[in-house]
Amino acid sequence: MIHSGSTIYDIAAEAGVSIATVSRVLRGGGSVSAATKARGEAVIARHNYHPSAIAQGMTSKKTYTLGMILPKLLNPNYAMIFTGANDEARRQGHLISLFPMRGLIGDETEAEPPALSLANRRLDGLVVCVEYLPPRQKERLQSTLKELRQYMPIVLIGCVPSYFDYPAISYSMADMTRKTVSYLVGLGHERIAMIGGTQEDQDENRRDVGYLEGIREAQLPYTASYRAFCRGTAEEGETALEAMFASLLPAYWPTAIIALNDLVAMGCMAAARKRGLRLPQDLSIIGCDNLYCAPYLSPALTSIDTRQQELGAKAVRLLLSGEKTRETTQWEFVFRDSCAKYKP
Amino acid sequence: MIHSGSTIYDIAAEAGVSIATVSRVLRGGGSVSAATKARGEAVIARHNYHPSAIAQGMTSKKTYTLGMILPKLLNPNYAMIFTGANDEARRQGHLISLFPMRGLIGDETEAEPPALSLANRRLDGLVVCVEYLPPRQKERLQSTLKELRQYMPIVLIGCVPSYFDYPAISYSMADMTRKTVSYLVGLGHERIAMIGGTQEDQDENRRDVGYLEGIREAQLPYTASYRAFCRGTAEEGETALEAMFASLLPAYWPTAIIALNDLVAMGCMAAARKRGLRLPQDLSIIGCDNLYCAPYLSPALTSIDTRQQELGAKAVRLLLSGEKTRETTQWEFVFRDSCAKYKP
DNA sequence: AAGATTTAGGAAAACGCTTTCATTTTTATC
DNA sequence: GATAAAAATGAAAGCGTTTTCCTAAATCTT
Repeated sequence: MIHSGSTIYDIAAEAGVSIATVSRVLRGGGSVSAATKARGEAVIARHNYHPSAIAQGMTSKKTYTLGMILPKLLNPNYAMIFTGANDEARRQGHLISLFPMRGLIGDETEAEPPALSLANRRLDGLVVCVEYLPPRQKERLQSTLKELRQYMPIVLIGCVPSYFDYPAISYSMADMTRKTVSYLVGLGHERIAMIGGTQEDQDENRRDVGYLEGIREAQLPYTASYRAFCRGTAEEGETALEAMFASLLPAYWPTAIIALNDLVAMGCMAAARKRGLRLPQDLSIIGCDNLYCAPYLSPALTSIDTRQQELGAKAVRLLLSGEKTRETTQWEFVFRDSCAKYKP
Repeated sequence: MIHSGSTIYDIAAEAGVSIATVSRVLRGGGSVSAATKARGEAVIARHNYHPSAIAQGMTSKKTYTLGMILPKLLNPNYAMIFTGANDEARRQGHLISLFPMRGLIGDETEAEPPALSLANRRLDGLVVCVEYLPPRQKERLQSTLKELRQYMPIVLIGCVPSYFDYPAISYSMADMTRKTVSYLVGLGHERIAMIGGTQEDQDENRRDVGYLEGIREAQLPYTASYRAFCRGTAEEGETALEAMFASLLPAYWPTAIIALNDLVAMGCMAAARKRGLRLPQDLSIIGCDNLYCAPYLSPALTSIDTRQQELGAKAVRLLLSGEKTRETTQWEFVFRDSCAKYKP
């Protein structure tokens, strides 16, 4: 076996041709006689030669590498997005590199965002998920993106606020939540609580906007105690619902919970059980994201399939197509056992 | 704002120095007068100039990019490994790119492994997780790795068979399973089933090796019906246990299950419930990996914490250190409610 | 103040490819 | 068989850095 450091010069020398010809053999362009081509290919195979993508990048100005920035991979939901994006990227001959949001805009506690190590990577594009960010972090993200967009095209995904002026694949969170309220109202619920994301955002496409619309449409009295906020982990969901229980007389406890996501819904289940509530008779819970574990909880969790894998794939397609459109994705309810008719 | 395509020549021209000096300012090497340095830095800042990592790679022969190959990201377990690896890599100034195993060695159904798109990337290293592979796939992986190792250092992680001759961070699956059997025996169980990974592997560090040792130590009769194999999803776990129930008279049903991982354990829970078994009174189940959802299942799942995040970080450290050692990681039981004393 | 050091900074090569342009060889045309 | 057109190939420039080598300027010796 010949050592791996072969360059195009080694191949050219051994095949008795110029490097230009080797390059032509490699990429199939130009015109090469059948004999030369065969000889070149033989030498390439013998050396097990792979042209350096980074040298190729020097001339082509392409790296065939995309970046993806997600809040946190530990929510399996994001793993789905990444999987979808990764498959599509590879189908189109690209690598995709994952970065945590934290690495890009730093922690909430940090005074300064971290040094940007992305601008120098000359990525062919960047997919950024803008969810779960408190306002201050969103501002940081905005200025960071503004800088990065000079270097590479950017596509945003998730529940994208309208004031982000980028091509995007978004879902209509407000609409989704409004319809969720209707669904629960249809089951007879009148005390419907929501545990949503950060509240101070100015955009219209928020969970709580849809929630309020739904409550108003159903002509239910609006109670601020039925809205809680958290950042999307099971622990936080548990804490949030515990706090809600603690702050209300049992007669006023909600009979249905709309959870930010399935993790939060899991936390809510735990909190409800601690209070001795029967699920779903005493409390209906609906999650969001339809995690793989949702059907295995007891009761099996009713959720919303936001088609995250498809979302990831779409984002990559949009990015590589170069179009500047903003698209809204579909979603659908996945009915299981955690939501029941309310019987007073 | 000056456009983003600035090169070192633009900076040099505007600062009235040579590109060599700009380079020195950038990397802090050589000697540059304070005045020149200040001037250079000002121009760099004004242009918002970031040297191209790929051009740097041309000379330095380093890409500061690592690759990581995992079976499937959808098991949150692997998301943990990636997170740990990613954090450590960034701490050491590297990017890390994730690839699915499928992209490397193809599907079981494919006749040929896919074209290798990694060799030409000149990564600084590669972390490969070798779990959940049927024998034929393992062979493929071996030859693929043999080729790749000419280009970059490789570290293996997971339950690494001893016939893989690479630096590795491994856990001792056999030992773990043997102790799991002991634990269940200690609870009074005598019919202990195991749902493990692929069976035809020759290595000694396998779940079923440990399982058999444990059974033998406890002087329990060995029954082949108590061993099932699957590839690690909840659905497969459910199917496997259903099949086991179907093949045995109820009096011989196992009273305890050792599941390959928490997903499989979830599937087993579902299968048990379908048969009307009470958990954990009628059937104890222990998982592995301690997924975030384990405490939220009912009963809360007893599992094994294999410290995956740490595993990922360790792998990166080993890779970047250049050492060739093979290390074994720690693990520990996480006792919850899914395993109970057996009362006949 | 003259020589010896040290410091500062420029010129140019090198990294491994792609691509354009020019030249040579082959093939087609009459 | 001479000429035109097409095909095959090589030379060289260029991509954006780093780094070595060298010269010029500044500083230190005595």
